[in-house]
Parts: sequence; structure tokens; C-alpha cells
Amino acid sequence: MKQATRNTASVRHAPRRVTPPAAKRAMKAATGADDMRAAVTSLKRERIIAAAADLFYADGFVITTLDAVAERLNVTKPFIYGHFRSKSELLGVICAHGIRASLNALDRVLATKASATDKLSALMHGFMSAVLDNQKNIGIYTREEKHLDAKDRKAIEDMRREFDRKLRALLDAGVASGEFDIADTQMASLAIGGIASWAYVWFRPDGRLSVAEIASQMAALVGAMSQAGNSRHARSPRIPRKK
Amino acid sequence: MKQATRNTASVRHAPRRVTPPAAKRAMKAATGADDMRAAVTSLKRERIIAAAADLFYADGFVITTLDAVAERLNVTKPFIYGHFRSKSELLGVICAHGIRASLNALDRVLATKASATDKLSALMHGFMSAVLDNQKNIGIYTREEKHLDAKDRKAIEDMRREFDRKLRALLDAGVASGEFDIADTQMASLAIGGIASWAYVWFRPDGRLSVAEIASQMAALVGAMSQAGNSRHARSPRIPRKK
DNA sequence: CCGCAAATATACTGATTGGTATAATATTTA
DNA sequence: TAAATATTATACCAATCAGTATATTTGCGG
Repeated sequence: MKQATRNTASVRHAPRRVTPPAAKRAMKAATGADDMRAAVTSLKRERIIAAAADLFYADGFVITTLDAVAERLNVTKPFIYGHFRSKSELLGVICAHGIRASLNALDRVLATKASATDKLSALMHGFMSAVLDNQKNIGIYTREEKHLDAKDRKAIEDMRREFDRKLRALLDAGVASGEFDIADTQMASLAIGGIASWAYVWFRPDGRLSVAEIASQMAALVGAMSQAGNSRHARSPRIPRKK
Repeated sequence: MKQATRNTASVRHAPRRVTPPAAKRAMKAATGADDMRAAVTSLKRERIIAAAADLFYADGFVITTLDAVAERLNVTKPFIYGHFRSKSELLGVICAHGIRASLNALDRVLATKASATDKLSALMHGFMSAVLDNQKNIGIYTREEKHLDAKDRKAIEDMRREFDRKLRALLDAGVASGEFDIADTQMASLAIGGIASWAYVWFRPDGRLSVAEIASQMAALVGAMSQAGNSRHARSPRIPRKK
């Protein structure tokens, strides 16, 4: 009665599992004269990644042809396959980069000695900046996560979980020290994550505010959201002055 | 020098522009005996939409085959084409539904007579609920916007802009009345939008908190973020009680 | 229970694209 | 400069799927 084809995670061709020679070369720590070669290879990789990211972000991963990526670089498809195993490996590299930037920003802040309040402020600033500086990467990850290889998806998912865990730990510490007044730190961490993560949707590099200004604004908002001593439980507004 | 094929917005087949008969039938306001037929047609449409939404959300729009959608319903592809012009029309209906739900929630709140504070609280509650109740639709829209027909994309984009405008107007009103203390209402509205819109990413219907509980928590956080009389400009934390 | 029309299925196609085998061309080394 | 090696391009294929022309079934009025 039915004849439709199965599509779940369909793979058109079984991809070969061979590390491209150029990539291999780049790995072996560039001793002496190989230095230049490794640098050249690395440059080529970066160019491919940048072109792919542009197109994946503008048109979507599945729609974007590797021929189109190659065309933008004035090279051909096998050139790309000399540096990456598959289209989805390319996607994996792009996505991982964006998430790692956010995680690094958080780790840098957590390594400092400061009050929870100041840490949260710095964290939000760094997190926002990381998202805005990596708008394409974050956007591509959010939209195309489904098309990552299982291994890549899991690795990135682990990074995200680590991020959430650490953020929540900071909020808990701030509540414990009396600095924060937060009823549910999980909800608060999800709110904070949402403010920053969603920014890739609306941010325009040529907009009214700079990355730093936006980051400061959002850090201030998050500060207000979590600060102890405010009166968010009050139901009636403070005497509004008539205009 | 180059030979790669063009791909920008490539269309495999020029779609016919004919309204499917079943859909036409449903339009003509069901007088008398046509009542039943229209209801049946409507039911079928809803089933198709639901099945498509499930698969689009689970696997992604481009990857999902209409044959797969048909299979899930135990029908065939031409059955779907009897109710929808194209795969992307289906996507358009799914996306529009999610955004409209958010916009409706906002309009309902704005129609009431209440303080800006109470409106914002109710708005956030309704907005969050709308997102969570339409998790798939919002998620699909966010991820697959690129694949909408130009007309659909524009129509939905207009709804979003309307939403942003009204939200920001409310914040401005609250600032003008002295209820809110917000340095930049545009940033605040983007933060609020981010908290809610991002929720489709992390929400699990079988999670710890109910939709209503989550909505309340988030409304409280947003209230704290915007409330006048807090001390978010202070740099040093209030005397923390030692634990 | 017959004939007609709407609804649905069968079967097909034309276009598309990851990925690869192989040929051509640089680049390095001896 | 010649051989060896790495790099890049040409040309191809196997698989896939949105959309459709055509056949078949279903349901309803008379």
C-alpha cells in the first residue's frame, strides 16, 4: 500500500574515511621548512571555511552546492575534497568554531577572581561579543545542527552542556552569597542563554550600536535581572510620575 | 576557468500556480450540505500539516521528502498535492501559524487596560506560552526561513516587525510613565524577544516545569529586568551576608 | 444500481549534486 | 634538468526527489 522511500538520515554516497593529505601535512607540527607549507595549507583551509560559511549562512547548508563554494574561490570541487573529507565535515568545523568561542569567553571570565556580580557582568559581555563576532557560525549551527555528523553533533552538544553547567554554577554561587535574587537559576541561565544566542538573528554589523555597546547593554540588563535588592516581587508599580 | 553550476535559489521545477480543488472547496464558506465536506477537507489539511511539521522539525525541511510525509499518513504524494500547491506552501502555513500565535498573544494583552508593568508581565507570560505551545512551528520557522517562498517570507517578516514595534512601544510607554528604568528600549525588546524565541531550543514538554510555570518564571525575570527602582547601575554588590 | 465526478493512487521524468576515478600540472628534490 | 611527488582540474556516475500525466477507485444523486 505504501511505496514511499525511506529518508531518515539518508546518505547519498558512503563517504570515504580518508584524511585528506593536505590536512595531514598541516598536522605534523611544522618543523623547519615544512613551516611555509603548513601555513599555506592552513590558509587554504581558512579560505574554504570562510566561503562555505558565507554561503551556508546566506542560502542554507543543504541547498548550497560544493561547486558553488568552489566557484566563489575560483577553484574546483576536488580542491575542497583535498582539504575536507566531506561537506558535513566542513559544517562541523564551522559550527564547532562558533560554540567554542562562546565557551572560551566564559572560561576566561570564570578563571578570574571577582564577585559573582562582576563575573556575571563580564561573562555576559564576553558571551554577547562572542556571539556577535561569530554571527554566521552561531546561526549556521542553530539552523543546521540536524545535518552534522553524529560525532560532531555530540562533541558540540557536550560543549553546550558544559557552558550551561558552568553558567548555572555561577548563578548558584551568586545566590548562595546573597548577591543574586533568583528564584530558579535554571530558568535564569536559559534566559541569559536566550538573550545572547538569539542575537545572531537580529544583529547587523552596520547597525546603530557597536558590538561592545550591545554587549554592555545586555550585560546591564542581565545584571538588573539577577540583582538582589530589587523589588520584582512587588505587584504595584512605584508611584509613577505623571508626564 | 569555472564550470560550477549556479545554485542561488535554484528551483528544480517551475511549480504550477493552480489552487488545489480541495482547498478551493474549503474556502467557499460551507453552506448547508457542503458543511461536512469542508470539515473533512479541513481535517485532512490539518493532518497533513501536523505530519509535515513533525518531520520538518525532526529532520529538516529540505531533507524531508513529501513521500515521507505521505507515508506517515498512509497516503500518497498526489494526495498532498490535492491540498497544497507545493512543499514550500506547506512550510509557509506551518511557519505563519507559529508567528501568528505569538502576535495574537501580544495583541490580546495590549487590548487590555492595565499598567505598563502588568501588561509587560502578562505579555511575557502569553508570549512564552505561545512559543512553547508552538515549539515546532517556531523552530521550523527559525531554521527554515530561507526556504520559504518570497511572498510568505515577507508576510511573516511583516508580522515579526509588527510584534517588535508594539513591544517596543509598550516599553517606551513604561519608561515615559516612570514604571520602567530601561536605558535602551530597543535592546530590551531584543532581549525579551530572545528569551522567549530561544525557548524552542531547550523546552521539553515532559520537563521539570509546566508551560505555565516556565512562563511565570520568565515573566518575573523580565519584570526584574525592566523595573524602575532597582539598582543596576551600582557597581558594588550590596553587603553580601556570609553564608 | 447506474453513471458521473471528485478523490486518490500508480508510475514516471527531468534536473540535480555529493563524491570519485583519472588525467594534467605544479613543485620539490637529487 | 629529470624524476618523484603533491596538487588541482576534467569528466563522470549513481542516487534522489519535486512535481505531474494518467489510471483507478470511491461516493453520491437519481
